[in-house]
Amino acid sequence: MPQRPVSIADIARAAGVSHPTVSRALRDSPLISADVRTRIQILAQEMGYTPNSLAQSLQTRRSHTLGLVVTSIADPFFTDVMKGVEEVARPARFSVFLSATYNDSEQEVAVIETFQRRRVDGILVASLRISSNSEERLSRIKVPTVLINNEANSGGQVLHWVMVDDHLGARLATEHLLQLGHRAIGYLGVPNRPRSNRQRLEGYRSALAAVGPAGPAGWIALPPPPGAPEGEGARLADVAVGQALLPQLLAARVTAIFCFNDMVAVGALMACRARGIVVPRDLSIVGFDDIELAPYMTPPLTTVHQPRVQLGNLATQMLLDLLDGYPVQNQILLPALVARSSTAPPRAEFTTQISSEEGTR
Amino acid sequence: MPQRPVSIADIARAAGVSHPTVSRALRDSPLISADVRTRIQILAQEMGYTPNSLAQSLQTRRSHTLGLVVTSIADPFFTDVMKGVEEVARPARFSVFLSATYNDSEQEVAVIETFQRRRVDGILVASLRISSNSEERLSRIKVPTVLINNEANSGGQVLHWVMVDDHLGARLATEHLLQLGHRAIGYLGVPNRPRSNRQRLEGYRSALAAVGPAGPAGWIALPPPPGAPEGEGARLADVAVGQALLPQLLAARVTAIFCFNDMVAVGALMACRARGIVVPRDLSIVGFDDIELAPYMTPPLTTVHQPRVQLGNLATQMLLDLLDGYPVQNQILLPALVARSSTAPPRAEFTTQISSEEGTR
DNA sequence: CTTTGCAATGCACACGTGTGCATAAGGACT
DNA sequence: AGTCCTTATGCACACGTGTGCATTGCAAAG
Repeated sequence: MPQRPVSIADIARAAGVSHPTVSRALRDSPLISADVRTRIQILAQEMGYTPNSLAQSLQTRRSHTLGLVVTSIADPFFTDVMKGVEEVARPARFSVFLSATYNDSEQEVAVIETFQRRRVDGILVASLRISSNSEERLSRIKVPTVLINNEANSGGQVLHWVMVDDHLGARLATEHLLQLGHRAIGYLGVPNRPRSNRQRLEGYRSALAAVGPAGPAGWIALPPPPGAPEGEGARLADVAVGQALLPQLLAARVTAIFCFNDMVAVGALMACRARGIVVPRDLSIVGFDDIELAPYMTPPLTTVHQPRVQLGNLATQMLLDLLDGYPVQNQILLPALVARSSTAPPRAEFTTQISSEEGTR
Repeated sequence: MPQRPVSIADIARAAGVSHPTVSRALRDSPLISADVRTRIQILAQEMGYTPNSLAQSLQTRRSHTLGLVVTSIADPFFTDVMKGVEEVARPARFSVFLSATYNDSEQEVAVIETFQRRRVDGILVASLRISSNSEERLSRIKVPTVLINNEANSGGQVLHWVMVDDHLGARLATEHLLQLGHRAIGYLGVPNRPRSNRQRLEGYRSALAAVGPAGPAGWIALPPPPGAPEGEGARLADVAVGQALLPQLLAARVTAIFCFNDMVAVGALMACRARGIVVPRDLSIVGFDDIELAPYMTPPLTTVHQPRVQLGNLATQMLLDLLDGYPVQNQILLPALVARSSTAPPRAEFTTQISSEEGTR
């Protein structure tokens, strides 16, 4: 009853030839005479033939398939990356399997195993953190892999990566604040993305170090690391982190804050509004990511733009190059500061206050 | 050199049995004696065997694969749907192919054909509009398909759907404004999503009709339909639409506006701020979608929540049921109003003005 | 007219897995 | 001891496609 789709064997029967002839004719092989070739192609068209890629892949050992691992599907950061991946994969006639891990290392290995079963030609990993367990696994299965915003500790031949320069981004943000005249600049970080948080914190520190001695410890606000993998509500939690930690920085008398990302910045903005603090008059705030709605916040958010789509483009292109046997180089993309209206020079009273403070040290 | 992965034949050789025995042993067939079974399973483990799903699918004619078509990958609406899809597909051990069409009907048929080649077991279509061309194609290839927020015109046996009740959502929004005392309520629509725009417009109209005669034509602002498929910048364009059309509604002296979606509402908010109009004191604004950042806008946006993730869940569950041969029913999900701070009773002066206006007619 | 060469096609096998059926071995029963 | 049944395994084939090699037919060259 569920009539099987037509195969090349069916076409062969109808055309009175053997199935290899059909196979070759459809692939435009010069071995087949021109008239037979076109006759078969027309016949295939008429019979509604659709090649079975499963069988093709089995034979050719090429599935023309990519596996994409992301931490969370709903997160705008990853969706932009996904978009970048699809943009490149599609024209190259590659299909892509999508899977999320939600920062659960068990799911991580499960996803990798699934991709391995499906015989994907390559794997893209856009995961916040990647367990050493699955990194080891990845390098063992010998499937070309490109990590996105995640450097490989091992497996140099198999694991490649492309990432955005977090350190530079943080420096740009901090230098922007310095240039506006701020000297008491706080950092508002997150607990659950250790790598990028560390990089951004270091970038912030190095920018500050260029103009003077280190500030008090109170200028750096970090929530305690969580226990279980939370994954899911991470982004929402980011807003809460910003809201929760703002008072701490205010108490340290900073005049500007560099936030780990835009969602944290949004949380900080909310907390400011709740306390009647006017941004940027009383306090300057810089985010990171340049989310779609950043221009539409109140005030429009100054932030560091990450080339997310480009990240996906590049990673996928690297992967395709690897599959074609070309040598590839790991890449670092440059972020850019986007100055909007959440930053301004510090208020006069604050400035004097700070400079006097500085004088006492 | 690129050593082939181990197959059941390899295991069979190592164990001194035939490959069907290995196949059965790994599938826990009762035909195989317990000791041989465990011996083979252990051996498979040791040899690092990973089944080849391509070969399995070829044989069983089940790829355990779903195809997901979306209009745009970066759009938060679709990403939430995608998340819902993945949530259900994964535990059922289905992998999902992701593809975007960007509202291009050529890409649409290309995507469908790719899925057909890959022998996906089912297809999910979350597309803004779906060309009758590809709808016909979908119903012809007999692959179980579920449309998301898109009703099928044809192919009753093959095409099923699940959607959110746009009409109801619009009515809820409009009734909320009516209840606050507004009578001059505008609608701010979009040109490029004909179906949902029409539904929401009708819902808005029916709510108004329940309390009096139709308002002036000026209360309804619709940009002219675009020419080419734009897809890509649609969301950004939504903000621009809101900004561009607000003056028109202000000129019509409305005291409240129901916007097609939250991005349009954001545009309207921006335009208000630019003109010194204070929301909700001078004007109430309601959106649609309840995007993640809606609570963090200034003011926090009153909007209609769409159960996007649930939409994906449900559609996928329907598809899996179809694959298992169960009968399924098309579903309509209910939206819900989320009252925040962008709506309030109209200002006294406005109210009197309107009632006098009403009196003159 | 035979030989050589080339063009076009078919044969056989491979890819890795699943399954109906035959077969072999062994035990229980008459 | 022979028959029958059960249990465990192997054989053969199927899924749909691609490809090396042999084969066929035909024309050109000797």
